[in-house]
Amino acid sequence: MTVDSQTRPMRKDAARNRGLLVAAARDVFARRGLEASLDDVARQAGVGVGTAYRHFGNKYDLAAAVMHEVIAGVVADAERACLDPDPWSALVGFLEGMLVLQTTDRGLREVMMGVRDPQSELEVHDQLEKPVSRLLERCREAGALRDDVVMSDVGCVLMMLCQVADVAADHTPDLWRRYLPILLAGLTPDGPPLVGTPLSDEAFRVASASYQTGRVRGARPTDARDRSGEQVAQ
Amino acid sequence: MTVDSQTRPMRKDAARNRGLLVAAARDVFARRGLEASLDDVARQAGVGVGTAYRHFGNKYDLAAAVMHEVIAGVVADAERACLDPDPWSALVGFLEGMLVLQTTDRGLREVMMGVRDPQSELEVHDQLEKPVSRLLERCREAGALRDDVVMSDVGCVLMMLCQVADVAADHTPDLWRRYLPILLAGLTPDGPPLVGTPLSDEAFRVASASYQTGRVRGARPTDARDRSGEQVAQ
Amino acid sequence: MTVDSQTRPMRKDAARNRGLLVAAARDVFARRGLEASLDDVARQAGVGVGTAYRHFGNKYDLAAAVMHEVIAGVVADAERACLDPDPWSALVGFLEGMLVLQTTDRGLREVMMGVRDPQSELEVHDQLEKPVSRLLERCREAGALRDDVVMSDVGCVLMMLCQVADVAADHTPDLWRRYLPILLAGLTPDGPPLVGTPLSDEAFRVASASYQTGRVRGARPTDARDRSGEQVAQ
Amino acid sequence: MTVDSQTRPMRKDAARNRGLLVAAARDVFARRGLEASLDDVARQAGVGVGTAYRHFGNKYDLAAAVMHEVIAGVVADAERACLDPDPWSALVGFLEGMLVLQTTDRGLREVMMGVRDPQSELEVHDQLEKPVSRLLERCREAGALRDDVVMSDVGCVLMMLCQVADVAADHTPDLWRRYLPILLAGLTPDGPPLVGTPLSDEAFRVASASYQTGRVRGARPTDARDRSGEQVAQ
DNA sequence: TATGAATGAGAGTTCATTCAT
DNA sequence: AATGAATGAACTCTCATTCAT
Repeated sequence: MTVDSQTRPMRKDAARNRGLLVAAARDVFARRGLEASLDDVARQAGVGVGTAYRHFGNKYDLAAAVMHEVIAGVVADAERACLDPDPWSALVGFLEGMLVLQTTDRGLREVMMGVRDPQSELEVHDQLEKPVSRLLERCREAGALRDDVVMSDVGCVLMMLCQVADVAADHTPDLWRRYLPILLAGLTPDGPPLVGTPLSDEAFRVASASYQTGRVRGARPTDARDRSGEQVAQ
Repeated sequence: MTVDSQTRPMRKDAARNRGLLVAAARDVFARRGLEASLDDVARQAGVGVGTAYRHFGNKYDLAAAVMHEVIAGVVADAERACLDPDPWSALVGFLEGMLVLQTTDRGLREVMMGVRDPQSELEVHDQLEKPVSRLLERCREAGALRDDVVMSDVGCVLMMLCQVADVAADHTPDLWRRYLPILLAGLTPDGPPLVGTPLSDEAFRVASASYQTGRVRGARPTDARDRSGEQVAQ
Repeated sequence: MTVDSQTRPMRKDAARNRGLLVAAARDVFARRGLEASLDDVARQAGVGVGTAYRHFGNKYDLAAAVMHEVIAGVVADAERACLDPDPWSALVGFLEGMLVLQTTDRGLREVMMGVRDPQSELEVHDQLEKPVSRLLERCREAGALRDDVVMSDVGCVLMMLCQVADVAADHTPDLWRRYLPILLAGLTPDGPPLVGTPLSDEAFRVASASYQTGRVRGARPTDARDRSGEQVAQ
Repeated sequence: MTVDSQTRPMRKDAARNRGLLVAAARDVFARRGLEASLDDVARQAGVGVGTAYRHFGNKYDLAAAVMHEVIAGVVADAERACLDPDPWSALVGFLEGMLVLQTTDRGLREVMMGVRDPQSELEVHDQLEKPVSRLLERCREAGALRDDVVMSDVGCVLMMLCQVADVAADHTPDLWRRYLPILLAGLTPDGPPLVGTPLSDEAFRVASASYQTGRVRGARPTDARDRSGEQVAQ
């Protein structure tokens, strides 16, 4: 109530709450996906739901803010990559970094694979555009990248691998590494052999099966069970 | 659960309703994804919800039944492909056919990209396994496919492209054609150039934006908009 | 689940609504039994259903809360009865009081005659145990009660009369008074000896608990599980 | 279709189905109580639900029919009891027999403890009235029964013990034996006088009838009627 | 400004009862 | 007369979002 209202009232608290919320959301979404309730996020953040709405307007905006945080790091990575003397390996490293990130974060995958809000998408895009296109440009100059490759192609490559990572998350989280070379080769003239073991057919079934759990929401009374402590086994 | 087709031939009207239900489900799920409610499906089919439950037991089983129908066609395609004198173009044609199918069907994409129920998934898998692996075998014999390619690789390729198709569904539904050659090349030694136009940056934003519509479930405003004509105001 | 009364004193409006809810539940359950829907209770309380669920988690918990309120009074009665110089008339008065209460409250009868949730049942039991067993002890000392009478016998007596009250509720609400003397006589030294083993206190809890299973219908997702194994082929 | 339609067409089949239904209902209700669905009963009987409705009109009537069957046996018992040279032990034996019956039959207990349909109740009453009142009369003549004991008192005694049996069903099914002597003692000249008016026979019918209202859940019309006056405008 | 209680529109699912076959 | 498919109201419970405190 009575704060020194001279400077900028509450700013510090507000910023702190915002941070707590984003951090909590990142954790909760990472574990349970975007379907987690905002109540849970707020609880974990130690603030009221109302606060979440004051800061983010709706659930998706919060997810976007999480994205924003991640993007900040990713942009830094991209900028660092620009300094690498070998732009191609820098690009590859950048992609790998993002995929590793996504591998452990279900919510991030969901956001990455389908952002809804144009605004936040723009933001992401704008922020990444400069460093990434510079990276691509440098690759092209180095003769490592074909001329017809555009930025969104890189985005699509990422999405595709992300989809693989998502499906295989629980059983073969690194499966994307099997397909990355192929896609990269598609951006250059070379075609490398497939490495690593593929999902066995059995694993594929199980992966596919367990994957969607909780995503086709409401499909089963699973919901409740699903939520309690994230159970696995049976 | 699903009506037993062995013991008895099923009454004519029941069969008709079942057909109506599957057709409606296919349409509704195609447009709005699996999150559409069974009430909506039943309404569109012109039957009561109870009827849906009599035939399918639960929402997911209905989705599986829809899938089943589609798979029947797909399996037929795969078997036809086996007869093609050129196995490689047969494989490519098969993949293209599936993607065309998925391009227009959001629900199918969702099911394809992550089926939840092991049972139906197995069914799909089992049904597809024989014709597809035969196709792969023939490709290998023809020297068109690398030895380390297994069936699940084909599944992953499909998934990846499906993800692209999903994101671009509303604006550049054929975007997957841009990446199919790359992935195919990854299954052979050759690396072809990228063809077609990529998503423009603008298109990418909008596509990404509209994509998720209704997927981040509970995103009410979206739902409502999506359901236009359903509203009741307040 | 039930609002935590330790950490914080609960907001004023919340407390008010909780009170309204319990009052409404008591009234609705009293008139229509536990099968009345939570929607109806909420409507009568003048709050949304969601509020009911915020406070009670599920229908049965609400019933338990209502019970809790009643029990508080009953426990007070029991304690007051302990102070009566004439323990026997105190016991009789206590029983009469409980029956009068139950005569006008169908829901209470249902809860009394078969509580389903072990937890709340325990609570009731625990709370009543001390004052009532003290009352019995004093009766025994006064030579008014046989030695082989245990607490659960009193509970059974209550239940039996409650059943009579239940059946006669609308037409002869006091019918239980006709049989109370008989049962009381059975507890005095003049009565016939009690044969067989009574319900142990533990058994009493479990019996009461498991008894109701599936009766307060819809109260839990028990339903489905309950039915499994019942299906006769197809 | 083509049966010999000379004698009485279908009569045999109909009777057989009726029998199957009652038997199935008895078994299903015995195990799961009256809340079991008619579909389950019909399935177990091996007939369609429609057939059940043709024969019984509604779920409750079927329960009543089950009762009827039981009553037939009980009446026989009662009549046999009348022949016993020792009327008192005959009465006791009769009560014990009924309780043993109820101990293993949850549905029967539910029906016994609250019959809803006046019509069937009447039937029961009428059938039992003669033999039981004769039995009571003989006991009175033998000086074993007090003068103020009426038939409904015996019914109430039965109900009370039935309630005990119900609660203790899973753990101490014979618990009622503990209280039977007490209640019997209450009917002998040694017991305390019965106070108040018993249920008149008429009242007994009506009480029993209205009691169950809304308990055999799903009895739709009742529900609706019951709810009127609940609405709080909007 | 922060809080968290309140809201209420759904969602999935069940089942007594009706009615076309 | 029998069948069992169809119906749809009712029920419990969830959760994004709003709003009084």
